[in-house]
This record gives sequence, C-alpha cells and structure tokens, in this order.
Amino acid sequence: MLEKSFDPASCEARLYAQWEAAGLFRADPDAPGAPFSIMFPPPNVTGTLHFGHALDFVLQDILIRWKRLEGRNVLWQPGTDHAGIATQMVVERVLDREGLDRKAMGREAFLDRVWDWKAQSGGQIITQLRRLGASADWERERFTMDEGLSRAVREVFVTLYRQGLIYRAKRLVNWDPAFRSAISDLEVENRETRGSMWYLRYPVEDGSTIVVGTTRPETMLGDTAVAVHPEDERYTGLVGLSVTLPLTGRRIPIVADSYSDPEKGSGAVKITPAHDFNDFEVGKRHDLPMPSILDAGAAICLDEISGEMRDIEGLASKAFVESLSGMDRLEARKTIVAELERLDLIEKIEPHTLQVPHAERGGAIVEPRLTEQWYCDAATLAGPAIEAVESERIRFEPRQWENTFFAWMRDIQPWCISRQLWWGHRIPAWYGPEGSVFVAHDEAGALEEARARFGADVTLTRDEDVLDTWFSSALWPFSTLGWPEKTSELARYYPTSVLVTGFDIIFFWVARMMMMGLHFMDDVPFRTVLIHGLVRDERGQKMSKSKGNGLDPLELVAEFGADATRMAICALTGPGRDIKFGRKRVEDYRTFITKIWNAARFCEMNAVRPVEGFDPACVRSVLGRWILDEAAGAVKAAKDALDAYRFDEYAATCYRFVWNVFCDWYLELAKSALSAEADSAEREEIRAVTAHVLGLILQVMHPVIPFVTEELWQAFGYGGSVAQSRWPEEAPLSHAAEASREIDWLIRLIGEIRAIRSEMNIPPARTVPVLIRDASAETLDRAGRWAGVIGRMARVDSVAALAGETPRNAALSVIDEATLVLPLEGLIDIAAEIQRLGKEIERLGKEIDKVERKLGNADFVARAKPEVVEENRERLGSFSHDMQRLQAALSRLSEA
RNA sequence: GGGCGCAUAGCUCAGCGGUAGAGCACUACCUUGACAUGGUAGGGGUCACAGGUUCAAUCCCUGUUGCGCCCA
Repeated sequence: MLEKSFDPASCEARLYAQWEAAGLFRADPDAPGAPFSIMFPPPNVTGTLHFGHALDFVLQDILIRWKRLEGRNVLWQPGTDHAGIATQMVVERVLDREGLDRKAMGREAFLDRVWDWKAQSGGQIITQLRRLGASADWERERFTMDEGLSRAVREVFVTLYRQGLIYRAKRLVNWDPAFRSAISDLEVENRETRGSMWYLRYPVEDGSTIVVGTTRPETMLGDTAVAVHPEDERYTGLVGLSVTLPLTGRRIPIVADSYSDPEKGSGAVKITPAHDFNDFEVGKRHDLPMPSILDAGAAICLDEISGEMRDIEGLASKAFVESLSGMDRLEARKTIVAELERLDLIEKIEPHTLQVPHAERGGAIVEPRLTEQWYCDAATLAGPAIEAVESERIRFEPRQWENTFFAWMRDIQPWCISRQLWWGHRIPAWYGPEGSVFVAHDEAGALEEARARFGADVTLTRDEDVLDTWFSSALWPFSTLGWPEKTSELARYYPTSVLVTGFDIIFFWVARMMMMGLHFMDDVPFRTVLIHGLVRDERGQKMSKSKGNGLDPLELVAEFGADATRMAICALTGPGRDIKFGRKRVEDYRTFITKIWNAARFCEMNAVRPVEGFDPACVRSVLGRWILDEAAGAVKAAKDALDAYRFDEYAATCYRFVWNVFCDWYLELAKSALSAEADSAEREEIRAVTAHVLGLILQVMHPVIPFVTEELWQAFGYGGSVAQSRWPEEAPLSHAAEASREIDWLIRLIGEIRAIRSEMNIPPARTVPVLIRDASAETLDRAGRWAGVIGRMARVDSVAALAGETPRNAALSVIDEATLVLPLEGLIDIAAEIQRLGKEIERLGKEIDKVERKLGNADFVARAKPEVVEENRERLGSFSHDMQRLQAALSRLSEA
C-alpha cells in the first residue's frame, strides 16, 4: 500500500543511490543509439549551489533524462572549474587567518595548500547537484586542473604559439591593484560614480594658458601631451607648442587629435597614455612617451618620470612630487589637488558623474596599466565561430542572442590570457638569455629548443604567470573527452548536442569554446546554445549574497522535495526570460506532486495494475478510448514542447493532463466502471487502461519529477526503472473521435447541471431529476449509458426524456440540439432563474451581434479565408439555435 | 549615445491576424469512500498610449511613455 502522502525525504536518497548503483547515468560510447551529449558548464570549484545553478542544471537534467527515455546514447559530462582568482582568494583568506602569507611560503607550498583545500572543501556543488536529482555520469567528473586537461591546455598553447596566434605584447591592460594581476575587460564592471571634473591650467610656452578637464588629476604626473581637436578654432594657433606640466615641470606638446571632443569640457584634454585606454591610442598615434606613474598596487611610483623633473617657482617642485612616492592614488589625488589649488592652477571644479571601472571580483577600482602580457589573437579565431553561427551550424535559442554574439565577436579585441596568479595553468614559456622565449610542452622541450638556438645549454626560467581560467574552460568540450588523445568518447560525443547556460556567459565562455573547438577539432563544440534567463526573487530583484535575498535550492528541496523544486523551475522557465522565484512557487507545485500521488493511490485501491501485453487498439469502451486519445495528445504535446525547449509548455501540458483531464474527469468518470457493481469485463478493461495511462504519465513526467515517478513506477510494478523505460510512442486510435464527442458531451452536460445547481443555490446534498427535451436518439442513448455517472457527478437522481409539456418552475439550459430541464418545484426562485437566463441571453446576443456584423460585411465574406467564414457561419447557427431555446425557456417561465 | 528586451486578470506569466487563457490570489458552497496540499461554481481584462496596414489588430508596422539589460 502506498503511504497516505508522498514523503520525498524518505525516498530521494534511496532512489538516487539505486540509479547510480544500476549505472543508469553511465555513458557508454560503444553502446548503440544516436549520441546526445551535454557538457556541464563547470561550476567554480569554490562554489556552492545557488539558484542560478539549480535552474541551469535542472533544465539540463530534464533534457538528459528525456533523451535517455528516447533511447539516445547519452553523455552528461560533469566537472568543475579551478576558478583562478576566486580560489586563490579563498585559500589566501584561510592562510591569512592562520597568520600565513602566500609569498612567504612560496609557490610550491602555496599550491599544495590549494590542492588540500580543494580535496577537503572544493566541489561541494557536485554533491549538492545530486540532491536535485541531476543524473550526470559522475564517474567521468573532470576538473580543469586535472593532468589530462592540463595537457590539453599546454598542447593548445604551444600550437597556437607556433601558429602565431599567441604572442607577447606590451599593452595597456585592465589591472586589478588588489590582486596585482591583469584581468579581462569582461571582468570589469563600470559603475556610475559621482565625482568631479577638475579644470587645470597648464601654462603654454607662448605665455598663455590652456585649460584641460580631467576626472583623475593625479594622473597628470604621467601626462605626455595635451590634445585638442584639429578643427577646434580656439586652439589652432597652439598646436605644436609646448606646455609646461605643473608639479613635475616636464615640457609636453600640444597635439591635434580628433579624440578630443570640442563639446566636452574645455575641448582640451590631457593625455596620459600609460593610464587610460583612449590616451594610449592617442599616444601611439603621436608617438608619445608612455611613462607609468603607478605601481602594481596602484601607489604612486616615480621611477619612470624622476629623470625629467624640474623645480619651477610657482609651478613645479621636485620635493613635492617626491613626497608623493608610494602614496595611494586616491590619497595622491587629494594631495595634488591641494597643491594645485595652492598654486592657483585650478580654473574650476564641477560635479561630474562618470563610469568608474571596478573589478567584478573583489571590487577594487581597476587601473589601466602598461605591462607585458600574453595575448591570443581572438579576431582570427573568431572568424570561423561567426561563420558557424551565420551558417546555422550553431543555433542560439532564443535566436535573439545571435545578435549579441555577433556584435561582440565582430569587434573582438585581443584576448589577454596571462594572469599574475599562482593558481592555474602555468604558462609553458621559458626565458633564456637576451630576452629569448621558448614555448614548449615542458622544460625539456624548451631546453632543447634553446640548445638548438644557442648551440649550448643555457639556463632557462619559466614564466611566472598562469593562464586565464577561461582559457582552459574554452577547451572543455573536447579536453574532458580525452583530447589530444583520439578517444572513442571524442569520436562519439563531440560535437555535443546542447549547451545550456545564461546569457551573461556568452562572451566569456560560449564564444571561446566555439573558437577553440573549431580551431582544434575542426567542428563546432555544440549544435545548440540554449540561453536561459536569470533567477530573481519574488520582487524581481537579482538574488545576491549582499542583499541576502538568495534562495537556497537545497533548503527548498529539504522542505518541499526535489520534484516540487524542479517542477517549479521547469514551469516558470519561459524562453530566455528571467524568472521570478519564491518559496511559494515551490509550495504550489508540491500540491501537484501530492495530486499525482493521490491519484495513484486511488488507482492502487481500485486494483489498477499494469497488464502485460496491453494493446490500446483493442480497447472497446468509450471512456477508455477517450482517455487513451487524450493521453496520446498529451504525450505528443509534451514531446513537441521539449523539442522546442519550451519547458513552461512541457510543464503546463503535463499539469493540465494530470489534473484537469486524468484526475478531474477520467478518474471521476471511471469510478462507476471500477465499482464492484460494474460489469467485470468492462472493469478489467478500465483497470488496464488506467494502468496504461498512469504509466504514460510517469514516463512523460519522469524527466522533470524523477523521484515520485520512479517511486510510483516501481510500486505499481511496471517493470525495472522508469528511468530505463522507453518514451511512449502512442499510435493513433480508431474511433477516438466518436469517443471524444461522447465524453465531451457528457462533460458539458455535467457542467451545465452543476452550473444551474450552483446558481440556483441548490444544496449539494439535494439530488434533482433531469429531463431532456427535443433530444436525438443518440443523446438519449448517451444519457442512458451515463445515467449513473451523471447521477453521481451532478447529483442527479434520474435522467429521462421529457414527454409532453415542460413543467413550470424548471431551470433550463441548452446542449446541442437538446434542452435540459431541471424541474425544481419548490427549490428555485423563478425570478432568479429568469435573471439567470436573461444574463445568458444577453451574452449570447452580443456574440450573435458580433458574428452577424462580420458576416454582413461583404468585404469579410469576399476576402477572409473561406474556412474562417464558414467557421463564423457555424458559430452563428449554433448561437442562434441556443438563443431560440433560451428565449423559449424564458417566455415559458415568464408566463408562469 | 548605440543595441536589445518587456508592458495581457490583484500577482506571476502563456498566447495569438478572426471566440482573451492558465496557475496563484479572491468570493460562495461542500468533510461525496484518492486527495481540504481537496471538490464544485463564480467574479475579475478599453491586452500601456497614439497613429498606420488589413475585410478584421491584443497580435504586424511607426511613434510615444514607462521599466529592465547590454555596449560605448
């Protein structure tokens, strides 16, 4: 016997262990079936499960479980990402609490500690995903720092280097002064900040002054020019002259460059090539020097300008500038502004809002910094990726995102791939004498190359830096499958089928996987990119730790069950749209799980058991044919929804079928047939049909609610595990249309009677007789056949044809050709019934009016599609018919 | 400034060139032998606004407003 209610906690762990033990999640490249593969978007090894993960992985699991049912050869490849900065940060914090310092302990010891940390606390998310029911092939779990994946990284680096697609260059990078590392421009978040615009007076050699506007006055130490627009007449005479830079006393030129916007500020801008991306470009165009004035920690550093400093009375002071050395940039700003004010070199200060770049991780203000870094020629690699999307070898779903992808890819910048960190893939580059660089798979290879170059052994030192984490994740779709080895996994599962991820990751990861996949595998890494929205809280706010509005998916699982949580996620996931999520939603879907459970209990109580060799085509009963037909429609609709990645429609289809068709009508209608008094042959057939349809429900819903479906599947003895069953292929049923018409009529009949009862306030306990007037022989047949059901469901004590006069004091309603008459002597209020019919007539009148006007329009009849015209004629006919009946009924009542 | 998305019932969202839907919430009634985490019936919408195309617009086009996101 099934328990009175479903208890997720008692079965989730058990069923999950059962699946794993049976190896149901295991991928076998040698097994038959067309491949279907999905790669985990590898979560940070530091991460714990948040709702964004829950959404992402539940969607993947739905697809994966569904494709398994469809008999595909499925691989769901799990794993985690080493997350360079994040992990190093976490471990450094741990060390800090122990009073230890990374630098003091050295690289080796530090990395040992990171690995220790990873072994103990890393990858929690992998355990947590199991509690959601995720059915990945855990035995294949990979980590981006694994030996195999590291080898792939080295292989790719060396190859790209030799192809000239990886190179070293001294450029301006986004520099995180807190981590003292370069970061990607994608990891920079511009925050609107209220600041000031300082207008500084720089003295020109002709005795005049030029006013420059700046939001970062401290960078003036590194100015190497003043730029004005070439067509700005105010300044034409000054171009080519020099100004003397206050404080340092250096002479710098006034140059003409269209970067300077005459409309903005004074129209003249100071140029600091080493500390601003735009200024850097101007500097290159005019061949300006590019001194840095900030060190790795963003403190003032005078090394590169000290040689040119001068003392000029009232304008420049070496001593003052030297006093700035080592000062933090913001402190230096204050000090410099005070000094400039003292020297009366500030024209004015205006409040100004500006975009200040912050590091996404850590939040430090990013300082552009001139350094030598490794770059990847992204523009070259992007070409084939763009082409792949243009030619639809890769499709974004929803398509909309292709535009975002193209916009970014067509203007892609060189990708700075080196990071000044310890945790990550160390760059396989060694430096020898005279600045020579040797890139090789290992030190031996580098030594060999060096020997070839120098004709003797030389001492090499390895590059200190590591690669951007995204460099290794870009290889994920093939590195996890064993590349560069030619494995059977690679042959079988690459390209993967679908990539499921959020739009925020398109540039970081999706685009880069495309570039690397196409370059090294000569094929796309995935065929479809399924983009989903963000999870927000009930009020539409982004969930975040700092706001404390995050929902813990595991708490919801513990409270409502994994199935309810998954069903809620599935039902709320519209195409590419953000979803607003609250615990109430999960609670709501738990009632749905309960509903299924109770329906199954009812089946169990009525001796519903799967019947070996059951053939839907042999079912004779109208009710059986009807529900089989409905079920086949639902199965088809569910599949279509999943095919289209419409998780919301899939959930809605299942929900409607289970609740509104199977429970509300089928089981209710079947109660008579299942009762002890029923004909035993019919009873057996309905039992078998019910078992069959319940089985379909369990299969079709298994992808989204795996636990309760498995529990019931096994309890009913359908055989094996539902996870291992085959997605139902329901053949079309003969005579289904006839059965549909009959049950549809029955449902409408019961509905009409119930509506009358309710509106007439007839107590539920009171049964009433129903008379049918003007009924066809078929209708009377049906009425006879379903008398018991009508009696029970509409609280009717008799159903009969009306012979003779329509009784007075009756309520009336129209169904098709017939009029229902409920003689309610003493029960109804005539006035109320007259009002009720009046309302109905009024409603119908409006409809008729609308349709008549339409059909009266010659243009409509001439131009609308014939079937639309015909449809409207039918509607008019049916409305008019109902109208006549109702009016007749009304006049009879009014006479009374 | 450029680009994109959204605006439909109190809330969350589907939908679609021809008849406006669901879930939740709400109202009334009901402990009928699966389920009160339930059942039955019901109320509730100038589909943001203004033009245009069309026989017909919530749907297509243009503009406006409001909200959100991305890029510079």
